[in-house]
Amino acid sequence: MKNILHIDMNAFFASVEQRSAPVLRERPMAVVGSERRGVILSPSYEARAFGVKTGMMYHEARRMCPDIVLVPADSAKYSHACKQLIRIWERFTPLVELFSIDEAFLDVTGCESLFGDPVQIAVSLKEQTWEETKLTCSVGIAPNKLLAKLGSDMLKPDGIVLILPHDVPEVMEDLPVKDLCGIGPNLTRHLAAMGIRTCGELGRTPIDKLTARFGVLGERLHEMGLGIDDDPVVSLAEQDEEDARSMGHSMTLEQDCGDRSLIERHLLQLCEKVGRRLRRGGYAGRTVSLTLRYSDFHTFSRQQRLRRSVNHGLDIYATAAAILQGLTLEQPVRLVGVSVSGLERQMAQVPLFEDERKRTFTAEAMDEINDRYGDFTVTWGTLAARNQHERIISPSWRPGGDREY
DNA sequence: TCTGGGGTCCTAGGACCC
DNA sequence: TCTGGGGTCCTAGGACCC
Repeated sequence: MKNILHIDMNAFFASVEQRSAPVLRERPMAVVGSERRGVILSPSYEARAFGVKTGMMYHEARRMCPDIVLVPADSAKYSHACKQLIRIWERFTPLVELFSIDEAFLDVTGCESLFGDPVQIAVSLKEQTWEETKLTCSVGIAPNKLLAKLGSDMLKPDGIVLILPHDVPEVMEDLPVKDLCGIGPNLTRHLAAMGIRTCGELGRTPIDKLTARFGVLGERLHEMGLGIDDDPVVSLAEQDEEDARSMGHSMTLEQDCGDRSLIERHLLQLCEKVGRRLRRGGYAGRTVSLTLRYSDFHTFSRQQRLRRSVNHGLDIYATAAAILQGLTLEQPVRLVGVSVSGLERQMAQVPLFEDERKRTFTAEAMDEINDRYGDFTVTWGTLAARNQHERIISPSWRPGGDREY
């Protein structure tokens, strides 16, 4: 039997902001994505008391809580805080799996002789987290990840919930299926149509019936209903070795836009960001996907598989822009996205041909500068022409090649 | 002041080959 | 004298998570 902890940081982005700015403390506030359009990413507990929730639109939040303070997200701040937390978690076990920037699974099986039973571990972990970061978290303790995650959700904020194996049937019996991680609104609806509302009912439904309706997922659903989950905790070291499947960026435009040249400029900017991340991770990929979202929120994608892998912004852009040119825009565009999949690890090697070599080194030099001074300190001529990135230090800089963009 | 941005996995269907 | 079936690759889209 395993002992798995699920740590869920409470209102993470909001708490980090409150920690760094005393004026925000004990006030209803929320972290938001962009200034103009978007949704609430993380409301503080003071704001939640007014009914403000993640995903809510600004005007809705303002209506519920007129005094709410909206703070733009600062991802560097949150990833720094996340690294700080990882260091604390790793004191208890090397088996730490990062589930998202503010959640982790810890396998503490066999750590009892060093740190006490799982509840004692959760208590010391929470104490050390508070002392060193002034952040609180909820902890679920259970024999597997599914139940640990369920537990951390049951007592927020700042709770500890222990689910013992012999309690599982009772916990699951009346639990709504939607409370399980992996069962979203759609599955909930389909299950309800079959007369299945609780995990107890799900666990008693024959596998055949579930498989007939949901395919391979049926077996997994049956197990979930019973609280069974064999998925192991994958340590950070192992996660690093695992290859990413895709990397992409997207952005909602400040205003819906029907102007192709403007869309292309945003696209180039996104391709540069994707290329930079690919190179930093040592990846290149063979499939380029373009995603568009129209004014009415209809979202679709078109992709193209290439003969060779790419990881340079301009190569990604050449493909994405060609896809865009082949499309008829039926409505103004709300969101533009690009992603590269079919990833493979790149061997570090010096390219054979002079012009290719020049491009690789140029890109590396740009990466270094941008890593040090922030995104788009140095960028391609077309982007600089937009004249909206204040910190561009070399607006006339252009790649060595003779390609026109 | 209509609805963010980053991912993963799965499925269905067409093209193509043997 | 008219059309089976398996396998692979590729694209599009949907469901789910945070």
